[in-house]
Amino acid sequence: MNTVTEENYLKALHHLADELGEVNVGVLSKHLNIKMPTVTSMMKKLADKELVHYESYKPLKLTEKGVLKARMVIRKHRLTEMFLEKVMGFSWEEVHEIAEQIEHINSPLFFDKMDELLEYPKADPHGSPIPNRAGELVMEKLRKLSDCLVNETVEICAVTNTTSGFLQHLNLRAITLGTVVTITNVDDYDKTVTVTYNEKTTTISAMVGGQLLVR
Amino acid sequence: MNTVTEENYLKALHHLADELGEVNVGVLSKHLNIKMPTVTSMMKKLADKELVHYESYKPLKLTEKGVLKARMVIRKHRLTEMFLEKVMGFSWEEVHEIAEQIEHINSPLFFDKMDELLEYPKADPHGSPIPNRAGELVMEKLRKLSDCLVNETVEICAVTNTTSGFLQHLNLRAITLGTVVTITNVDDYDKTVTVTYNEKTTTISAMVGGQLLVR
DNA sequence: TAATTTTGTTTTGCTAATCTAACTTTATAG
DNA sequence: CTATAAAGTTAGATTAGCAAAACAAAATTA
Ligand SMILES: [Mn+2]
Ligand SMILES: [Mn+2]
Ligand SMILES: [Mn+2]
Ligand SMILES: [Mn+2]
Repeated sequence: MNTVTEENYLKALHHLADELGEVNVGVLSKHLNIKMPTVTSMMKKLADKELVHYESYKPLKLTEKGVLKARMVIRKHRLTEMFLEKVMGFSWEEVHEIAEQIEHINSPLFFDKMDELLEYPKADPHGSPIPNRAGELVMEKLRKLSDCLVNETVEICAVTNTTSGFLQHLNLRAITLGTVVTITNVDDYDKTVTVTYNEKTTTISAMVGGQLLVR
Repeated sequence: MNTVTEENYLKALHHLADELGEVNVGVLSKHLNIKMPTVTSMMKKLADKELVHYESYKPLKLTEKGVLKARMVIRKHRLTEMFLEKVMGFSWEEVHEIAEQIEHINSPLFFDKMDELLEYPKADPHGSPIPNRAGELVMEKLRKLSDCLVNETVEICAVTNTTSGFLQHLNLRAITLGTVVTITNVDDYDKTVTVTYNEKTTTISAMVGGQLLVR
C-alpha cells in the first residue's frame, strides 16, 4: 500500500503531466506547496517503488504502474465527489475538499458501492471523467470558452478550477454544467467574453473563461 | 488538530476505561498491538496536550478534554457505520472496518450531513449509542445474555464484538438486534445457553453469549 | 564564451511514530 | 521481609516526511 503522501504526489504528477506535458521538480514543488529538496527525495523513493522515472535534472515522469496508481486515486476522488453531490446532497463547491480526504480510504468495497449506487457515472460534478476500475481514462478534448469566437454557441461541459470561490462565482451567474451559451462579444483588449444564455447576458473575464471547457 | 494515531489512542482509552474501569500501559499496548515503550511516549505527548493524566507507573486516565475528543471520534465512527448500513446498503459485518478509516476524516459538514440524512440516529448498527454533537453519551446499562436465567425472555439490543466473523456467526442463526429470545436452558458445566425465538431453538456458547447485550 | 541567474541536489537536522535492549519500579511469592 | 517476576520506563535506532543552508548543474544573458 502507498501512504497518503505518496498518493497525493502521484495524483499531482498525473494532473500536471496532463496539463503541462512536462513536469519539473520545481513545478511539482509549487503545486504541492512542498520545498524542492523534499520533492527530490520523494521522487527517489517513488523511483525505488517503480512508480516514477527519475534522473537528476531531468523532467519527472510516471511509470505505467505509476499512472495506474494515480488513476485509481483520481477514480476514488471523482466517484466521491459524485456521491457527495448526488446521494448526500452537497453542492458542487463543497465536494472537492471532502473528496481530497476520502480519496485515500483503502476499501475497494466502499468505492465499488458508490459506483453502483451512482449507476456507473462517467464524469464528476465538475465534468471531469471518472477512470474505470481498470484505470482507463477517456479524456475528451474540450476547448476553453476563452478560445471561442463571436457568434459561436457552445455547451459548458467542465470546469478546471474546483475551488469554492470559483464555483460560487459561477453560481452567482447561474452557470452550471450543461448551460448553453452564445458568445456575443470578445473584448479586443482584455479578452473579456460576453455571453447570452437563458435570456440573460453576462460578461466572463478571460481568467474565468480560461477555466471553462466547452463543446 | 490531532493525528490519526492520536485519535486511535484516545478512542482506545475511552473504550478500555468503559470496559475495565482502569487502564494500564500494558492493556492499552495489547489492545492497539503497539509495544509498551511506544505507548509510554504517546501518553507523555497526550499528557502535554492535556488529553491524558499521566504519572509513571500509575493507571492512565483521559482528562475531561480527552474524553470529549475521544467521543467525537466515536461519534464519527458510529454515524459512519449507520450511514454505511442505512444509506449505502452494507451489512452490519462490513461497516466496522470502513468506519475505522472514515472516523478520521476532518469535516464537520460531512458528518452533520450524515446525521441529518439518518434523522439523528441514537445507536449504530451494533446497538452502541452515538454521542451527540456536544459529546454527551447515554450508556444504557444492559445485561449480558450469558448472565440471564432460564425462562427469562429478553431482547437482543447490542453486540460488543464487531468483527465480521462474530457477526456472520449471528447471521447464520438469524440473530439480529431486536430479536426477542427466551432462555430454555443454561448448561451447568460450560454455560452454553439454549434459546428459542421465531419458532426456532438454538444454542449459544458462553463466549458468544457474553458478547450479546440484552434488555 | 564567460558571467549570472535559475533550477535542482546534497547535507544536515527536525518531529512523529515505531521498535529492541537494558534498566527500574512495583507486585507477588516464599 | 527478602527474592523473584511482572509491569513500566529509558536509551538508542529506524523510517517517513518535511525544511534550511550549502552546493552543483543547467539555462540565460551579455
Ligand atoms: Mn475535485
Ligand atoms: Mn488528497
Ligand atoms: Mn465499529
Ligand atoms: Mn481508526
